[in-house]
Amino acid sequence: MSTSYQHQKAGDLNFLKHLNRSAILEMVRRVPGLTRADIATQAQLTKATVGSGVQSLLQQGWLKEGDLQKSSGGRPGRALHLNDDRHYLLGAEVGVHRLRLVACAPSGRVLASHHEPYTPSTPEATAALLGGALQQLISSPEVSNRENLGLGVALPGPVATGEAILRRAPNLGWRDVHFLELLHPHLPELKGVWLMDNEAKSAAFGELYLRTGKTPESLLYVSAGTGIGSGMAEGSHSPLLTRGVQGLAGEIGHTILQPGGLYCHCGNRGCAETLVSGWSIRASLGIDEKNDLIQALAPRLQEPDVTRTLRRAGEALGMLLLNLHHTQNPAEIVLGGSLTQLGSTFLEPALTYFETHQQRLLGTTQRVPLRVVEDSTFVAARGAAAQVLARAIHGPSSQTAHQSPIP
Amino acid sequence: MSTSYQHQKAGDLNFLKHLNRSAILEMVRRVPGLTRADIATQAQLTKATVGSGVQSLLQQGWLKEGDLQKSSGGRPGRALHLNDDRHYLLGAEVGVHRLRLVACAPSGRVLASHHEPYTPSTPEATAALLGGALQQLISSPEVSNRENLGLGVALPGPVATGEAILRRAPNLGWRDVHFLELLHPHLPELKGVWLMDNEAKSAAFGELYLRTGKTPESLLYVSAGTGIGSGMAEGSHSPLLTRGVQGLAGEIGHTILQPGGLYCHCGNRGCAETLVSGWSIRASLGIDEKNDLIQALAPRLQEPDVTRTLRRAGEALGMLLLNLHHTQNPAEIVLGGSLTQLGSTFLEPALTYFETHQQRLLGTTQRVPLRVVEDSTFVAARGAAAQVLARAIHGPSSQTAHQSPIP
DNA sequence: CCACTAAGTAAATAGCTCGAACATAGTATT
DNA sequence: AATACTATGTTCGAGCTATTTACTTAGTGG
Repeated sequence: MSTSYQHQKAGDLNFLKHLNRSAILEMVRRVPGLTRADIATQAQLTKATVGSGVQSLLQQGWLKEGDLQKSSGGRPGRALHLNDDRHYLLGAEVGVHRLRLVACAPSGRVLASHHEPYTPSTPEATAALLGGALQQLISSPEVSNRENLGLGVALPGPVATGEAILRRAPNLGWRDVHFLELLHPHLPELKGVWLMDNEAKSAAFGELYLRTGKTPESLLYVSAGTGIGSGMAEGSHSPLLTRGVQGLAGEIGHTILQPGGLYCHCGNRGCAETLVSGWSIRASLGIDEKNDLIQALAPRLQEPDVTRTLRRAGEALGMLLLNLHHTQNPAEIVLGGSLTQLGSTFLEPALTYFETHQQRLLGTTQRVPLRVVEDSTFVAARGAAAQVLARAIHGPSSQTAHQSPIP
Repeated sequence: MSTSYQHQKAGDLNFLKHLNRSAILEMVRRVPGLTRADIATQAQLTKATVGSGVQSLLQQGWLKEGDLQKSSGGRPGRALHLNDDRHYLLGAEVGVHRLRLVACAPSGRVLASHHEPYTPSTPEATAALLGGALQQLISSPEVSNRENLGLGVALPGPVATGEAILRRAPNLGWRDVHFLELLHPHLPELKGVWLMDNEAKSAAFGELYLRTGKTPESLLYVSAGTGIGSGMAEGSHSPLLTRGVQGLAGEIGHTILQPGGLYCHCGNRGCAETLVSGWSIRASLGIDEKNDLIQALAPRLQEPDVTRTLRRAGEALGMLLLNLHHTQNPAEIVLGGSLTQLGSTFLEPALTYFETHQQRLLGTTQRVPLRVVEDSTFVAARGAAAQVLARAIHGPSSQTAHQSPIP
């Protein structure tokens, strides 16, 4: 369904203005302290155009002026910065075991956050719960005097491009859920951009978009938790996410790593998730759903069967990372999710496998940097907030995320 | 290297004009017979803007007017068509065993083609050979009275984004080759767009871009030949190709399918290419490099060891397709390359595996269509020509492919 | 104190799209 | 056959945006 007509973007004259305004805003956001002259040379615009663009962004409260830079022989330019005090963004993640909420400044700085245990229930009940928690977050003093730009929700399952529907979340037991529509009644006065996306994709977006300075041209986020998923964000201006028609892109948990291996809940055999995932580790070590996996394993990390299981899972993750490197070839890989807290018993085999097998194809050229997020609690929620920001800056024309058709 | 500055596209006023012109041209190319009114409604432009845009495209010889359409109650609109007689595009592929050349009309129709056996030699000698063959093709009567728009070359190895360098072609024995620079002296008078890209990516681009009517939102091309590679093209206007930083995206031949399996020439074990590729089939059946694989196997298709080898290879391909489905989730998959000529002994296991395992994740919703190209001889070369066309239409601003900085 | 250089601003100019009125080509109606 | 009707395509002036050019401003170095 959705758009059978192909959206051919042809430009209104106003569109050009917005394009230039948002380009200026992006540049300052990415490189704080740029001057008007810097922008003019980099964006190939004239000083006059940049001047008027900056002026309107200053008036709207998106930018603010800073100090004079030191002169390079002539009049020194005035530094421009993102105005980080005027707006805020809401991001939320419905995880399999926790609800996580953040309110962010445009820079990505977390103003207020909250997380609480969660046991999967119906979409309706979850919406009510999340709605209440968000209401509380909104009323906190850190954000109450700011203007809200919208809300992004990250969910543990595929969300197809152009639709605000969670197709399937096996670990929640959900199917074809219009989550934003369920959530809206609980936050009736919240205006702005409303969007939802897959958890790993939101995280990937945020990790790339909220970085300042030199940014990699693409970034792959691998989320290793109860299930295992990934998201790839590409491009500097407003990164594009690869979603796939059904939103299945990045469902690496169900790629086959071991032909003829164990049966997966998806029905196939030897899926990556049967080797590396929260549920497969629980299954092979006999840890109940009710107990927290990390806490349950923490005192047992020296036991031989635990070590062996974690090492095997780690190696499988390393293989998975290598395969991703050869199919997506991101400029940077970020590894997050609750399993990263298992520590080196699990991570070391993964990293070692990846490092040693990675560069055999191209020789000893540059390596793909791999970063492990130490605390990934709010990464996805913050990423969803970042998607809201990108939407707010670039307007609904950008195909960055999926807005809900809220009436 | 290349661009350390992030190319922030901010719009010149002229840019807007070109944007609208090329959007109009794309729409007519995709849906032949559109009227000005159709364009106006679909592109959200006014009749006046479309009118002037069409007029200038008519004058430049890109479009031509057709018949009046039947009236729907009022004045009938005049059909517009791509002018297929004025321009032509050159595409070439350096394969491991053949050189393939085409000259295409803007519609993708092949005007003239040529292929000849090739034995890998130095880049310089290959450039000379290809240059000569192209010269001959250009002088053929079908194209000699048309205007050339440029040349695209498809190569069997990774080409990184933004660089016109073939990083590595294991099956040719090449490394870090600036092929366009080598080719240029042999075609000094050939102006227009010069670009090069990976063979599977060119093919993917062409298969998506040259289609008319309703087009899938993304397309994955899997090229199974001496090696095995893939390319993913996305988007309707001018499709984007996923390349990855080092151009390794789609190097699925070196994803690990069988941990601890056979050693691959890349140094790792159990790569997909050890299970399904021209060279692995040759190795396991003892067929010499000098003989054509397809011809050598044709009379032996009933032999048990051949059947078993091909069935195993087919199943591995099916697994690979499934993994691609779960990492890239394209709207359509096209399977090409010389191995498709091995027929059902090889293809059936692949298709069956893919069909039966595909839809376990989302239930019985829509299936991803998989098409096998019967004759894929010129698919990559034609795809490279398509990349040239896209470049010519959208201008160098589009990040569609990699132009060489020819002086 | 004065040239010099580069950043930012102001006013005039050029160019594109838009809106509204108008001409055009068929069809349905009388 | 003449006329009303409807939707397509065109023309022309208005509005808006980016550019050009000239000018002001803020530091540096002699």
